[in-house]
Amino acid sequence: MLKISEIAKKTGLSTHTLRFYEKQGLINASQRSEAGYRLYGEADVRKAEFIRTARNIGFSLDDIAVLLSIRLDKASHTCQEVTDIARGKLDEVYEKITELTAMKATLEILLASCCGGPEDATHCSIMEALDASEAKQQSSSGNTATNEV
Amino acid sequence: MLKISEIAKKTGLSTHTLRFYEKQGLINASQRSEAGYRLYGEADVRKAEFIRTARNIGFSLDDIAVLLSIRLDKASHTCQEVTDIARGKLDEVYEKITELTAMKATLEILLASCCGGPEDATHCSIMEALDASEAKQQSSSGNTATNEV
DNA sequence: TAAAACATTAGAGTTGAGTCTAAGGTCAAG
DNA sequence: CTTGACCTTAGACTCAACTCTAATGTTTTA
Ligand SMILES: [Zn+2]
Ligand SMILES: [Zn+2]
Ligand SMILES: [Zn+2]
Ligand SMILES: [Zn+2]
Repeated sequence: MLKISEIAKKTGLSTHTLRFYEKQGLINASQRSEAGYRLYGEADVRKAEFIRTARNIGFSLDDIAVLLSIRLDKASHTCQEVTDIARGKLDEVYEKITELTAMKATLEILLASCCGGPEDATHCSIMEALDASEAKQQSSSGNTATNEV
Repeated sequence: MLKISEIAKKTGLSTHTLRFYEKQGLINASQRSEAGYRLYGEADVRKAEFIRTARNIGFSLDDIAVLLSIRLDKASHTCQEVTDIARGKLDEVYEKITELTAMKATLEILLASCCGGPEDATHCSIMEALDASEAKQQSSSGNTATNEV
């Protein structure tokens, strides 16, 4: 049986994180020593690794809790339940990428329009664009054709 | 002069948010009524719109504070200061997109490998992949050589 | 045997950008 | 004159996933 710092080293989760995950109901040490120390077995290690893998992919702790309950009794859960979680996450990811791509486009346009030099900013087209009050939201293509200098 | 709910409606920022921004040092009402009510003028409206525009693009409140200080005295600031902020933000955005793209790829592969049907999950390749303990991280390149149903 | 290293717990703090509450003051209308 | 809509403040709460602290107990090692 491993003490908490040993399973921590083995799994790459910190002792703090392991105790936090326990509080969240994700993982428990299967035994305690006389003194109350957490003691982890092989199955605990595999479970911790499952959690870390899922976390690294990007699943929330809530998602992971559900995945763990499926893992506990695969026979009474379906592939659909599993894909529902993955698809939900993927939809979130798509949405965030869309938002970020819009931000990227706007920032690139702004940067392309500004000389970026050591001259004073009285003529700066980025400042002008921000002052333009044209609420440029996330989707759709923007113009911002103010050429500077 | 506009009361706070009036400028709120005009700018699309809530009264709570306006007061919060004031606490953060971004914007002040240029006057107060006898009773202590905030009173905003035209310049305040333009400033609030500047803030909203910058926020919608994705700048942090800290970035916006700097942009506002530049805006206050453009002559003693340079285009470079402005582009530094925009480029910093753009770098952040690139990084997040990279992370999310990795997550997207992983999730798509997982989803492609799973039948997603009403059958029980004892054979589920997503569950298998999560149990595989192959630590698939977000930064750096991933392999994602998954086994199939 | 004593110091170092590790363990326990409850609980507070972090980050960012708000959101909301309580307890009260002010103002226009009926 | 009272109702309701508005305004004020300080401060607490929200979300997510940790991260850290304090105070104390245990185990290992020199
Ligand atoms: Zn310039
Ligand atoms: Zn410029
Ligand atoms: Zn299946
Ligand atoms: Zn499956």
